[in-house]
Amino acid sequence: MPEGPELHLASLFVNRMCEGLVFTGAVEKSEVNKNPEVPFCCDAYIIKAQSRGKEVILTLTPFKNDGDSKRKVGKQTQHPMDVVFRFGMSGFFRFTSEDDLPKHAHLRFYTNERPRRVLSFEDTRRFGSWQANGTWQKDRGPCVMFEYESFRENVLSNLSDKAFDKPICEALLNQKYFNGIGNYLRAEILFRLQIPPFVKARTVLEGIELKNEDKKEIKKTTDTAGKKGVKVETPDLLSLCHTVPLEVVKLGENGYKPAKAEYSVLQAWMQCYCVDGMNSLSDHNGRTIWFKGDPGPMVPKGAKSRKHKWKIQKDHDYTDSKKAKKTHTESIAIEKPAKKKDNIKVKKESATSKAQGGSKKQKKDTKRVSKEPADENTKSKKQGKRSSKVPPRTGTNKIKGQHVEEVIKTKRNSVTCKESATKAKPQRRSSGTRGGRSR
DNA sequence: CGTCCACGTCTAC
DNA sequence: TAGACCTGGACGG
Repeated sequence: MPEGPELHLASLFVNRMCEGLVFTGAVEKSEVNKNPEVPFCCDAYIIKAQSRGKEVILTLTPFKNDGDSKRKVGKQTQHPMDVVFRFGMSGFFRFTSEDDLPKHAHLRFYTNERPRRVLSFEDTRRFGSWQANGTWQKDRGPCVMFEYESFRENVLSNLSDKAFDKPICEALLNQKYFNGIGNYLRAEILFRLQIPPFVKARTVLEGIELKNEDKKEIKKTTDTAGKKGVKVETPDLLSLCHTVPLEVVKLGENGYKPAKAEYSVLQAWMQCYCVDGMNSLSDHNGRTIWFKGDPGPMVPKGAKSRKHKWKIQKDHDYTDSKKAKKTHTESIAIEKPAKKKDNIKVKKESATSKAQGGSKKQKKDTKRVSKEPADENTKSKKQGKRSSKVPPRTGTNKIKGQHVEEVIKTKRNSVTCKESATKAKPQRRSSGTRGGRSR
């Protein structure tokens, strides 16, 4: 899910779902997650989101509750707090009822409603991260979608950077220059221009620079003449780094409003990535690049073709509890019926390079030495949280049946600001250590 | 069952 | 330039 467009759609989603809602209490983190606590606690606050490239910032703003609540200022966070998110491979936001809290909801924001609802950051693989009081990550370039001019400038004025010594398909994943581009977008973008993925990046981009000047010339001279015929100029690589992601944003905007199956919509949109009939190779970082035709000169030795059907994790109907269920999947799944079947990858591979067996890359990622799933199993049964109201949750978890465990695990203590709404207890600075938690 | 694969960073030898 | 970090779906035996 998460490349630039998805991050932006996530911010739209948050803004739409949270509009007019008031949140309250502390921000809760699941115990298994190793990201830092978010030390924010407030009787009433609102949430706004924005995105830039492959990051999202949630701004938590205390809400004027005038009248009462004036006194419990002491430790309350009175200033807005920004929390930056990076989504890793599987992060996204979801808004549900408290009872439907999804497994892997690792950071949670609660509304002040009767049956509470929850905005959660869900992240199955936990490669995602967040940082309280964070800012856009230094070293990430301008957003390819919403800071187009500076994005262009940043690339074209730094072509001497060794980052551009690499094949174009690898340079495109460098977030210092292409903030928002990910593995499927690089494939789709290169495919549109039929640029071989393993051509040196600088070579491709220098061409653009020149071409750009040409364009200006052309425009200048022909503008007065026939504005019509001239427009046909093919877009360059950098402009596609802008427009292609925006196409996906558009898909999503239409897609999930009516809780559509944004799942197959994206698949149907793909022209190259994971598409049957396309070629694929692993790049120097072990990532699969999909392309058509000539791979170009800088192919890694022993690169292997891959095949895989992109099976997105369910369809995030995002919105709310159950609603879109599945029903829709069928209707749309039909569109591109058996689109991906068997792939006939790079023929040359099979015969020759296979034999040379130098595949050092073989695998990545998989190191697993049957390390116990250190996840949920921290059987810290004790619990110790007699705090009166422990909403009936786990029991009602009917997700699928098998995974009921990993789910909920809160970590209440973190920010000492619990029952604020109820009693305004001047908090107990118990045992010195971390009691204070001001801010 | 086990292996391979996945929309991304990070750090460490 | 390898791993490490994770869970889980697809597919093979």
